[in-house]
Amino acid sequence: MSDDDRPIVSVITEVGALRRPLDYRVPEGFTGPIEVGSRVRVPLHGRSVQGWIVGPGSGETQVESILEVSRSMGFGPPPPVVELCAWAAWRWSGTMSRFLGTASSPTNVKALPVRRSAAIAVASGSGLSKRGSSLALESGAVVEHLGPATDPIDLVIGFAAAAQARGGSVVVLVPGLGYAGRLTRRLAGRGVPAVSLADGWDAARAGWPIVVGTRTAAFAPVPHLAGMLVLDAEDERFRSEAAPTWSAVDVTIERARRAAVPAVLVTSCPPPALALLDDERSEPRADVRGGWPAIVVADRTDADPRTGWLSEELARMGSTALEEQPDGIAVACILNRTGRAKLLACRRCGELARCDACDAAVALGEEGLVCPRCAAERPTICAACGGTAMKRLRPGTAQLAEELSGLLGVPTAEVTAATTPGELDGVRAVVGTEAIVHRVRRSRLVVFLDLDSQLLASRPGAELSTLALIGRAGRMVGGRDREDHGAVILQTRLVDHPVVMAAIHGDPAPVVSGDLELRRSLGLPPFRSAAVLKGPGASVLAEACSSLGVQQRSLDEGRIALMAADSTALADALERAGRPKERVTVSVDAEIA
DNA sequence: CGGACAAGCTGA
DNA sequence: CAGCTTGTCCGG
Repeated sequence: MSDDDRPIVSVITEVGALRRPLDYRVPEGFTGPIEVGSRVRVPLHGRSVQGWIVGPGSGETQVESILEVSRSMGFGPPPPVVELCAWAAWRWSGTMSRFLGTASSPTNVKALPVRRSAAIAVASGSGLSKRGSSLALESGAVVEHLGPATDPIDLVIGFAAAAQARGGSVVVLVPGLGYAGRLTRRLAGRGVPAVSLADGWDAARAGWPIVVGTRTAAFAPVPHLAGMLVLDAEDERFRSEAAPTWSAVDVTIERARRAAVPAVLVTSCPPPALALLDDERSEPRADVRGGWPAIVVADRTDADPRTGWLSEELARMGSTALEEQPDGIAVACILNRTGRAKLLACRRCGELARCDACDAAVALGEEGLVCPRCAAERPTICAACGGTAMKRLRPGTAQLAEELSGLLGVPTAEVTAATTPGELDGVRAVVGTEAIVHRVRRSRLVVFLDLDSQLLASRPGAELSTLALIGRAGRMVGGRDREDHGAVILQTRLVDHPVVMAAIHGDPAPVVSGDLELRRSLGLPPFRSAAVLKGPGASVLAEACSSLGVQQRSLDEGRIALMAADSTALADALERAGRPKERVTVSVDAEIA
């Protein structure tokens, strides 16, 4: 066989700035998969870089200048997922290589395991399981309402069994890695052949019947898709915070549409894009209401500010909660502190870190402590004891933990994102930010100490996300339909606020439609589509998009907002405009506040 | 992205 | 003008 007869493939490299694919020849004696999606190592500019085969060679390259693929890097995403990556790169103005990386195994997969047989026995014929199987009948995306504290496992099993009976794999998305692991184990315990994408990429690629994962599972490498299910679809973790700011919910909807299979988006509190998709505007179902927590409103209208954050209701119900739950965290208090400066204190002696020059509280910079007032820098060393480790304090919460400990007479701790489980041993009550709902699994009483600061945040969607958070707190205490449920206290001056009423009624619909109407009247997403440009090349790109019919508006810090009629118009304009020479970060669908 | 190469800068 | 820094180009 002559050189010219050997196949030429088109390869997208991991080199992000190089957006176009390059042609390479597959050498004689090459071993490993050479399908669309297969991972290879190729020479580029004297280097060896990773890449993905995306199709046959373009034929544009001179045969004599073509280079050879150096070796196989194993299996990559299957062809339909490669196409999905191309769509996502267009939709969020990112690079194909970023999405192919997201869709690939972190390790080199040289061989695939034997696919497990599929039959799923549905032991229980519960209502949720029947509902799940009926949702698997029609293709296309639907929003399924479920109370936040309702256990979705029967819904998952019912859906998976019915969808999977038609052949192919079912993909289940959950917001967090811990949740994915627990759900996979629970399904396995019920005899359902489920694998977690985090440690079973190869099994998923081989076509395992049920694949459970976090947002990357939207690109799960199953070769044949039978259906997709997203749990807690309102959760913000389904969106990538770094550009490209893709949404796993949107990818799921598109993927299911392409495969003509059902996509079920399960939520207790539909975000605007899903509310728009949702045609079900009927009365709330009783079983959905029952999955919301029991609410107690602590009216703070006449509260003496000097008594602090601890209401009578908290004192009374806190004591009861401690009796009812004899171990673990029985009382969890949430105090939102966003937007306030963080304080640093020495981890050894507790001395507050201050500026040498002006005495202001300093922040942690890249190379040590930086004064926000006078910009003076010094190394991270405690002025009092010479200690080199600092801990973050949230003003008020440390003190609040002490007050709460005094009130309830039990060990109390502050919970932050950095709190390790070991630090909570023996602790009976906690104070912290909303991170608590992700850190604490069960408790009897959850208290929103200052609901109003969250409700009155000017950010669009603040009310809706507060209501969703109350729902998540309900998961900790149990829904009101359970005999052993606990309660959620809302400390507020706004006792008639729609969010408070929605929580009391276990019906988010008025808040959801209110948010949607506000967005409609202001021309905000999802009625229009927006992107935020940042970096030195922002204005050049914005001008290029302007001439393609996209509106632009200046924001603070040199950022520019782009607005278009819909996401297609925005993505098309960004694609046609190309990228300027100078660096620019494009965040599609970002909130422009 | 990162290597190659060119243009610009510095000091003797 | 060698030796080094900084900038721009381009990949099969």
